Amino acid sequence: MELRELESFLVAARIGSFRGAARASFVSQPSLSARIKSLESELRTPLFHRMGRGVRLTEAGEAFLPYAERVLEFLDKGREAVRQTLDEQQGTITIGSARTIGTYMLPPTLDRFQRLHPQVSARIRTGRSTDVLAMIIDGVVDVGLSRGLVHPDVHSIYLYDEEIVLVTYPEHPFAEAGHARIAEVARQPLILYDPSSTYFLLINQACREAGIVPKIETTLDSIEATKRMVALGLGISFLPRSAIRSEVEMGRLTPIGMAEEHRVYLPTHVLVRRAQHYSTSVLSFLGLLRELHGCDLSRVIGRVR
Amino acid sequence: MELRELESFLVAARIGSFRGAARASFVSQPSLSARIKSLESELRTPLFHRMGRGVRLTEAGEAFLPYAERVLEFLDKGREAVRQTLDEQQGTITIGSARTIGTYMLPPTLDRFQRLHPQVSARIRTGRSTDVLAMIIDGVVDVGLSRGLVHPDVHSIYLYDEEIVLVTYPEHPFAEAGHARIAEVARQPLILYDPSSTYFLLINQACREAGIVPKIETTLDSIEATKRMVALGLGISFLPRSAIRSEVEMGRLTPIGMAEEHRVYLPTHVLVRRAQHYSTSVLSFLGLLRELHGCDLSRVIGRVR
DNA sequence: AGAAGTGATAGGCTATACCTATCATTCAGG
DNA sequence: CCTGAATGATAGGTATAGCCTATCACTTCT
Repeated sequence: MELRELESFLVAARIGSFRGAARASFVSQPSLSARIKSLESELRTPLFHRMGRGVRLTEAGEAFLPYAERVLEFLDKGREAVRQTLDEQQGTITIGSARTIGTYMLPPTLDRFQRLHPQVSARIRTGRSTDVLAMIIDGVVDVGLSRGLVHPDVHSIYLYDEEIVLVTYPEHPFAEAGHARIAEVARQPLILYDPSSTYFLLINQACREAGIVPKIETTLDSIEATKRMVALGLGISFLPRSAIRSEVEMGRLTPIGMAEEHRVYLPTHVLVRRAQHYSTSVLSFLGLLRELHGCDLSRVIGRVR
Repeated sequence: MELRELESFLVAARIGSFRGAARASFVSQPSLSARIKSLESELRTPLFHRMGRGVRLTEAGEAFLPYAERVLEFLDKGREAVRQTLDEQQGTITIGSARTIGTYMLPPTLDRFQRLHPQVSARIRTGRSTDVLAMIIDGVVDVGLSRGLVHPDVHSIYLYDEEIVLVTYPEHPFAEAGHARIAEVARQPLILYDPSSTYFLLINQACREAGIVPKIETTLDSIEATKRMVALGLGISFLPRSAIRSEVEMGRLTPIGMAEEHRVYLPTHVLVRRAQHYSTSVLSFLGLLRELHGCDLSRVIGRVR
């Protein structure tokens, strides 16, 4: 059975003549006759009564008609659904982001992106790095921003390192010295956020490497709350440099230098699900990230406009 | 767009690999690839992500999938509907009949038909001859039994003449003589049924031709009631011979002979809508009528089994 | 009776859909 | 780290399916 045949069947049924239907379909009358004939032989029954002047549906044809109509109708709807999907893809980008990144690095990046591509609307979903990976795999988000994670179906492209700096309140002894040794840190009460995050994991690992056991006083699930507690003098903390900029400028927090070997860096990656084709929005966003951080997209795509 | 392509799209989506889908569809892998490619180029977007190991639906493919499924689903339903129609046609015959015919000639004919074709169920609809014609044209009934009527879309095949006989009660003067002249009839009170029927029309016409004006005492809409009134001596009537057989045998009514030139005959025809193809049930029924009345079916169909 | 309309048929051409063989890539395992 | 087994893409060749033109057979209307 062929779609041409269904189409011709419908036209012929509507017009009531093969010749007329052929004219309307821009094919020759013998071609249209052949299509109907093929349909009839497949259904093993005539669909039209051929009288001298035109044709009329048989009972079988009458029964088949509504189904043929719906077949073509659904085909149209399918085409339309694909078209809509494309339009939507063109105009939307959904970004999954780890919270630290989403709060401090993403806003200015997104601002720049929106200025470059005002027609694209962006949706953000936040979570932990592992959540972001899950979102990518599920296809819930188009691109993810998180710590580096490996998965066979996901491209993970390194963007930059986020420095985790030791932070104190301005009146703290470390602040006056302007630097601290790792052994000293071990004696201070530490306030850290989100014990299940990559950030927490990395700091613990760094301490273990330095041979110290940190004195973790408090853990919270919010960076903002952590900053406030440090500013109030309840302890010191390790925080991403980008997260404390404004507080440092306002003199409410002081970053403390550490020896190079004890510095902790959180690598930031952009994740995309492995695929051949990306929407123009996604490609634009990746292109912007490359501009900003000089990352290597060659594994994902050959060239980005 | 081709149905083959939709089919292959669905199989590939389900199996998750072109090669596997090709195996399952008994085509070569390049053929299946080509079908998908053609579909994609028509929809102007890829439907699958090609990774090294197999394929995965794109967003567009995901959107298209349910529609492709329904297209093939409706195609199947259409095939099934046609099949059902055929089965039904095989097993059913719907007969439209003028009332006189339906009451007196049809029952024995139908009885014989049922004995010959016990698997066929028959449905009867009755009405006046013009109603029967309308039923045929509307396709409500397969065959019609009525007086002869002409219509360009309907075959009308002559079956036999129904004689309309003059009927009296046994004690009537005509009954003793055994015959009557037309002039005498004009003086008797007449009881006729259904003034809008062909029967009524023909009797009036016959009287006019004979130059008499009938004295129509009563008109009814039921043959049975007419017979009873005649039997009670309220008047005489003209009735189809087949309708009075049992009353004549029981001695309650007496048929009166008339001169040949004044006899009235109602021609009985079988009607079928002009078409190329008739269900086997209809053909069988027509065949039976030919057997019983020797009618000429050649205009309808070449040969009937 | 002829003209104008209908669908069916025959013959010839072309595009297309198929197959086999092969290549490029990815992934698993020694 | 390399090799083999899997994947999909490509190239080349062939058969056929679908199309068109020309014509026939038939009905209907003038």
